[in-house]
Parts: sequence; structure tokens; C-alpha cells
Amino acid sequence: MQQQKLATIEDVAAIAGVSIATVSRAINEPTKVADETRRRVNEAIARTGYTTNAMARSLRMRRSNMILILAPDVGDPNFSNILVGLETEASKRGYGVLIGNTQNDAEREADYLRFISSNQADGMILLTGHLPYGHAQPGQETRLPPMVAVNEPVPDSDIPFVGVDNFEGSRLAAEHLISQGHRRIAFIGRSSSRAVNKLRERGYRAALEAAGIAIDPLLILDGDGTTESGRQATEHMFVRDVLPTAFLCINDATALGVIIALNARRYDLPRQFSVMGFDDISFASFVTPSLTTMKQPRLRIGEAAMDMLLGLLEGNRPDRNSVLLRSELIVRNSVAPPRSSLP
Amino acid sequence: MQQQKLATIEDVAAIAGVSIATVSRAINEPTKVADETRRRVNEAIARTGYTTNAMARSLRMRRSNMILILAPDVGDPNFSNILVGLETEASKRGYGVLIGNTQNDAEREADYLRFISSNQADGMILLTGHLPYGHAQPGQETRLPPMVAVNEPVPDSDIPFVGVDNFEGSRLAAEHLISQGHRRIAFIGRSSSRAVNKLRERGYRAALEAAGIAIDPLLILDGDGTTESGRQATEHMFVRDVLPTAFLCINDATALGVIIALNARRYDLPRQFSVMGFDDISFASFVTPSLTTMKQPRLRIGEAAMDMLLGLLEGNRPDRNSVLLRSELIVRNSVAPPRSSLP
DNA sequence: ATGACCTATGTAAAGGTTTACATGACGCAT
DNA sequence: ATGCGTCATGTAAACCTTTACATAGGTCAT
Repeated sequence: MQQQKLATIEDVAAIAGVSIATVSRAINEPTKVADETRRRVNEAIARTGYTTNAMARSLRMRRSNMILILAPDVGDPNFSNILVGLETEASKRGYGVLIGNTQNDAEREADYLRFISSNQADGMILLTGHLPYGHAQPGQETRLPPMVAVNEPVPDSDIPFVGVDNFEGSRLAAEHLISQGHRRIAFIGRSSSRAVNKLRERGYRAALEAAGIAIDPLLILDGDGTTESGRQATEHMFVRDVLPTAFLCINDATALGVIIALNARRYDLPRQFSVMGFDDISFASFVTPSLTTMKQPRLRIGEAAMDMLLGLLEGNRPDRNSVLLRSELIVRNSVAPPRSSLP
Repeated sequence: MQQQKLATIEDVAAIAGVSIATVSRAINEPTKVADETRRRVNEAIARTGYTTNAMARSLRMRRSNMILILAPDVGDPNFSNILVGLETEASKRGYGVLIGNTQNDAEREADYLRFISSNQADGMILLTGHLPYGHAQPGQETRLPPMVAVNEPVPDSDIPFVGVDNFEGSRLAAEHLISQGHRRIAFIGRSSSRAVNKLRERGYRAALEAAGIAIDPLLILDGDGTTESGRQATEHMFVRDVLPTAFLCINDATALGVIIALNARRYDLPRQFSVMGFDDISFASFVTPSLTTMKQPRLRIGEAAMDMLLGLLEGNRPDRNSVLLRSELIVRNSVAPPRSSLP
């Protein structure tokens, strides 16, 4: 393009009548330069419209001031608000944010590592729940940079983690149902592989036990967090004719599936069944009945994670290896006391 | 950190027993290098795990292979899928994607320009509908790079635009209502300032005129695209007692407001009123009644925009200055034929 | 045998910073 | 007068590429 050559530090130095070293110092360590000199340099900078060339600087400093964010699905509504938090904090501290949409595809994950190995990013935020494949490929063993995991911890690693306190949140959710009088509470979304699911199940169990309610294994159903899994689990319960008075769901998407199934069977919610979600994603308030759920502080999760990563980059050892933020109970219309008579 | 110094082109050259120029050529212009030499170089690269330092390369080539995306709200559900498209296409062509969340804040917009003026990005995608403020600040007049506007065109400029064909889409939406037998159709979301709104209003008018339906100015109401604006407009109609049989809304959020207002008044939808949205955002299928709407091909919009921008960067004059993609009618349950008797 | 041309490779400059080290001026204690 | 310490600034190397230009060897027509 018509790249009308940008001003360099040399142009500024010439105008100010000093050496380029002095200009650099005037910019980066103002105290080390005489007042009068600094004034002249600043004037020259203003006159030329000089901005320092980030490439040259990064080359020299071995620092790009960029953070790579690796997410399995950038389009996920749960992710976008976290991204806002990540970006806000990074921007505030002078860092840029590079995004990589991996789709859980090993090839893409490996590809994004080029940003790391080519020095284009200093650190990495992982929302994938695992290290990028290809980081230990033969002949490709990229040295991984400082990292922070968000949302899903990386198993068998000491990578710092920032996310919601799933155990506590799920416990609070179950307690809310119990406080409304429910004693037969189903848990939809057990999974032996996903850490998040396991924690939320443990929270559910803890609340029931604390209330002296026996755990009924027939009320705990598998699910992968999709709307369809919620629908299927609900149907399954009706087929077996083992019914709860309330459904505690692994997340809002699952809860939506449950609601759809119950609506289809023409039950009146929340009079006949209560449903509780987790996440508070945007549609939660638009479903009928609107969903009572635990809200994840997504913005703050993003900010805290970025803060931690930048801290690592600046050499601070973190005081603790994981930050768990509390989720907040959002009461809407999908939970009510159970009917004394069974539906 | 424990930056165990990465291999440079010089290390590779030493191992392969050639000069660094040859290594560079073996990588970038393989045909210009003898087969045997190329083999040796590749072997050396494999052995060292060398990757070219993007900073040094960018410095030398004056090209960063990065694209800056400026969006007013990264958290907007309408945006995230566009982002996926943008990122996918960029990644496919070897570019990285840098994101900037401006919140429509002039200061932040100006701040992100540092990526441009410091050579950290070669091009820019604008979702803001205007040039970043500060691009012509005194002493700061950054040369703007190649740009493409998405979603909202930049008025009074010749910046290429990629988006949905709003006129056509809105016309199709209105035609759908007309085909169901509606003749009193309200348009919610007029705005004298926003180009998108004006186009959609024109589409609405065109459809009605083509069907020989007189335009009733009382059925055209202002709105800014928020859910609240939809609710208010609906209330306003009841207060004035000028009622349509169908509501054509500027977007899904507005349609949601209309549905909420009608539900609150205990109308039976779609028997008594039909409601139509535009966008097909994720909750559209979860509202009751689920929303009939025009689906924006967001993924394709993102891809097309990035394709166009990268084309510009590679020196192709675009064949045309704007790309309008068609939206698709999604029929759900919020539209039905009007009752012959007024509600 | 000579020159022209081609191919494969090497040499060195350039790109724009930061910073270790050198320089020089000055004040002050001896 | 000498020496020392401090302060402000300058010189030049280093960061790692790409690439214009130079070189050298080989082929081929004359």
C-alpha cells in the first residue's frame, strides 16, 4: 500500500538533536533523562507522530506483549463474556489478545502453537481443558509459555486455574431446592470423565447428605451437557417411572432439555416439577418458565485469569494455584415448592 | 522464564553446512535451492526444532500477518459467530486475529490504533460502523490500513462492506407475513440514524406496496433494537388502540420484547398476533412461541469479510465494493394466519 | 579457447529497537 | 592539583530475518 514510511526513533533523535539512545530512554525511563532534553524529545515525537515499532521492540526484548487465547468454541455463549473479561484486563495492562478457535481439533491446536514458538505471544490462556496437542510432537517440542487454565482445569498438571467454584455452586443450588421443601431431587449430567461434572455432582451429594436426605442412585443420570441429553434423561425417568420433584441440572442447556421434555408432556411448571440450571446463559431468562440458576461471574473469571497470567509473566509467583469464584443464585420462575400430592 | 534460547536460522545453517541465506530460501522459495541442499536444511530444521521468529520476519518484511478486529461488543451473541467466520478464514490463510473490544468508547478505539501504527496489524475489520476515533487526532494522524466493514457500513466512505442484504431480507420477511394473509403489519424499530434500520424499513415498505397494501404511518414505530424498545412500542400501540395483526421487528431482541408484552397481556400467540424477528440469534428457538425470523449467515459473513480484506492486502482490487449475503427465512411458531375477527 | 548465460550459493546490508559499556563534564573531598 | 563519584548522554552491538548483489562453477555455442 501507500506506506508513507513511518517516522523512526532516528528521525526523532535528529530533530531533537540527541542520540537514539536518549530518545529511547526519554520514552521508557523518563527519569534518566534531563528535563530539558526530555522536553525536546517529546516535542520531536509530537511533531513526527512517532510511535515505536512494536516488531523491532519485540525482537529486541524477546517479548511481544501478546496473549494467545485457545478456546474450543469461540461462538459458545458461555465463552464470549469470559473473552470480554480477558480482553478488558489485558488491554488495561497494555497487552493484546490473539484468539485461536480450536474446535477441539488437534491439528488446529498444534497450528496455533506457531504463535508461541515464533515469539508472537508471551503467554497462553487455555479454555480447552488440556494442553494443546503437538506441544510434544517429535521434532516439534515447543517450549510451552506461562499458562493459565480457565473454566476447565488441565488434569495432571500444575497449571494455575481460574474458574467458578463448582462444588460450592452446585451445593448452593441443591440447598435452594431443599429449602423449598424438595427431597426427591434428580441430578442430570453425571460424567465420569469431565472434572466439572464430577465436582457439581459432589456438591449435590454434599447438600443432600447435610440435609439428611438419602442419595437415590436412580435419580442420578448421565449427561454430556447438551440440551438433547437433558431431554433424553427426562424421558428415561418417565420410562422407568422413577420421578423426582425437582431436577438439578449440570448446566442451563441441559435444564432447557428437561423443560422441553416436561412441557411436551404437558406438565405445568413449576407447579408439578421444579428445574434448576447452572451458568445463567443469556437465554435462561427467556425460556418459559424462566430458569432459576446459578450465575457464573464470567466477566470476573476472565479478568482474574488474565490478571494471574500477566502476573506470572511479570515474574510474580502466584500466592495460590487456583482461584475459585463464587456463583450467585438467580431466582426466577422454574422452582417452586413441591406439591404435597405426587403429580 | 526459563527461555532456553530458541534455535535460530544460524544454528540451522551451521548444522546443514550452508549459509543463512540458503536456509531462508529453502524455507521460503524451495525451488531456488538444489534438492540435496534442501534435504539437508530440512533435516537440520527438524533436528533443531527451528521455527522462524515472526518478529524478526515482520520487522524485515514490514508485514505482521495479523488482522485487528474492532467490535463494539465482543460479548454480543450476534457477533460471536461472525468472529468464528473471521477467525476461520484468517487462520486458513496463515493470518492471526487480534481482537479489540471498543464498547463504543472513543478512547479505547484510539488506543487500539496503536496496533496499526506500531505495525502489529496489517489490516482491520470494523464492526463499529464508523472509523475509529483518534485516527485523525492532532499529532496522531495514523495512516489507516486496508479495512473492511462488517454488519454496519461506514457512512460517507468507500470502505468495502460485507453484510446481510437488509432490504431484501426485510422484504422477504414482510412477504411471508403477507402470504399468511396479514394486511395490517406493524414495523417496530424505525430509526433515522442507523443505516441498517432504514434499509429494513424500506424492505418492509417495498413488500407492502408490491402487495397493494397502503402504508399506515401509525403502524411504524421507533426503536433502538433492544428488548425494552420492543416492549414499549407494543404498549404504545395498545395505549393508542391502533393494532396490527402482525409485528415485523427490526431484530430478534425487539421481537422478544413484543412477545413479552403480548404474553403479559395474556394474548394467545400466534393465534391472536403474529410476531416476526430478524437475525436468528440463539434464543430465538427457545422463546414461547419460538420465533419465526430471518437467519443471518453469520459464519459466511465473517468468512467473506476476511476473504475480502486479505484480498486487499494481497493487492487484489475487489471486483465490487460490497458483498450482500442473503438471509434465510426460518419458520417457527410465532407466525400464523390472522383471525378473521379482530382480537 | 572464449564468452555468454544460467544455477546455486554466499556476503552483507537493512529493518527499528534496547541496553551494556564508554565518555565526558561537573562537583566535591582530599 | 588530584582523584573519585555521579549524572547525562553517546556508541555500537545485538535481536533474527530477508534479499540485493556478488561470486563461482558449469553448460553450451561459437
